[in-house]
Amino acid sequence: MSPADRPPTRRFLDKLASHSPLGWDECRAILELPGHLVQIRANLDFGNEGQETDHAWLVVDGLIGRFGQTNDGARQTIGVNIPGDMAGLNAVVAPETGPALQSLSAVTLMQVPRAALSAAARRYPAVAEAFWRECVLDAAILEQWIVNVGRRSALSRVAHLLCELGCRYSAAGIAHHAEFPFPTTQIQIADMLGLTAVHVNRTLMALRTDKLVTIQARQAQVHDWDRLARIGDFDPSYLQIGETLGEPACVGMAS
Amino acid sequence: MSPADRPPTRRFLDKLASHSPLGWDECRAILELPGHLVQIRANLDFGNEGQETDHAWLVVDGLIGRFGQTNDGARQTIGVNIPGDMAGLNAVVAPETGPALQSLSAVTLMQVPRAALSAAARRYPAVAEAFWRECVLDAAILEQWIVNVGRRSALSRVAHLLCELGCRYSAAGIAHHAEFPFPTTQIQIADMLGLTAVHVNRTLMALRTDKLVTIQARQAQVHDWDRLARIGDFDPSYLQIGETLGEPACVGMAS
DNA sequence: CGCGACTTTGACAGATGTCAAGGCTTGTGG
DNA sequence: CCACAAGCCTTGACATCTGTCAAAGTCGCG
Repeated sequence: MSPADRPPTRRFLDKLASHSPLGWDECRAILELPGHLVQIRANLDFGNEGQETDHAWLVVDGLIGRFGQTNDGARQTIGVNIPGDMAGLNAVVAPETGPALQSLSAVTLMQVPRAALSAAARRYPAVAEAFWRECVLDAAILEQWIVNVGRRSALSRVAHLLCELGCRYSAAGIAHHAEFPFPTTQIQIADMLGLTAVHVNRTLMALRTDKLVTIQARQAQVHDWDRLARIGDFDPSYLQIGETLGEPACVGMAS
Repeated sequence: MSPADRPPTRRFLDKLASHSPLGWDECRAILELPGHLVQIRANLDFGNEGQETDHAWLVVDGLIGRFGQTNDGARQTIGVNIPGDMAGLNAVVAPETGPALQSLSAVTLMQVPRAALSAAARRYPAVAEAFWRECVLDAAILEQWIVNVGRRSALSRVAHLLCELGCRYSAAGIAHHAEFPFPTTQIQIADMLGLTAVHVNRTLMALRTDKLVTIQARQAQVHDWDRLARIGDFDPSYLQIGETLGEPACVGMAS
């Protein structure tokens, strides 16, 4: 299975197919979504906030964050996208809504024209529904993010974030949830959780001392998932993974 | 214009039509959405979280909140719905996603069967797109909510919340943004902002002392909007109101 | 008129932020 | 391959915001 056999859109298709019924033609339409690849180094802002956006960003490799800012410059990360996620899919129906984006690691992205996504949705109602559902599932993550930032202690917040990422990587088939990519700066973690980098450092250290999690070489290693989940007050049901939908039409589709 | 001339669905239609192009038939389909009215007294939980939901909740009168909870019982309100909002619209494509709801004042709601919304969306692609867009616009509010809870001081949070509600009431044609319904307990405000009731009390008092806002008789009176917006770091663009779309097909539609 | 819920207030506690400095990693260029 | 620089992590002392607990006042509803 060389890269040539797995177009960048493949992971995105798999994700859609995991929650939405798609026929052969619909799968094809998604697989053949056009767009050109871009590489961006770590810790760079892109995807100009506020402006009309004419494309969405499919994460091919690496990790990006969506964020908002207060007028005094404080940054709040609003969510995170792993490979297979299409950041800015919502802009298909609301172009003014294009998010502010930030590379958290070095990433490679595919810029998918809004027009192409829009055309696919218009042509195949099942694709439109899959996109809509994808947006709704993202919103469910946003909701839990609010709970996390609004009502949990620093320790709990960090634990919850790690659990969420572990589950999402595992659902995407990228890594096991006991050890997954975490190429993230403590400053960036602070921005995700509404904390300070200094305090994140202390919290991470407590987690390490307790033999719960080690972060090393851009990977998170979870040594005691159950306890971490308890500390993070983590209930994965909001991620809606593991809903069985039968064999999707796209399994084993070439190219 | 007696109540008989304005079905409960009217406000919802107006909202959709303000951001999505809808023809005569589509408007009709929305206006004639079925559902029965329920009245709920203030401060009651309903819309059982987690379970499969088979209907959405159209707010006809009053104010409701959607919330999440941590396992130690702390509540975090995730967003708020005013008349014309359809809480749980997202459940049309993700039934497992039904939100936990709470009446913030005495409310009257219309329970709209998921099947009816689904049927309308399936029949008219423009309706599906309008629903999708509505969900995306809600998500934009969620994102700002995260920024508010994650990165602003208590004073700023309260100010931002008031500005958001003022703008939303005004956009819905329900009230002027200088004086609008705010039938909300300080405990409930605390749950919205990730604060404590005691601290909300002190903050509200500071706002009153500064002659910025008075809350009285379940109404918020904003005495100095500009200064409030500055304190709340409020930029209304995320609400996407005032986008002109031309004269919608539904103006003056009877029934 | 009285009860219950909500608001207001004060004293105090605790979690998290701020500031500052030093050590470590990592990537880059010679 | 080494040396340097920049950014990142770690740590300590201290400040501050917000939370906690408790009690009294007020309002609205039955």
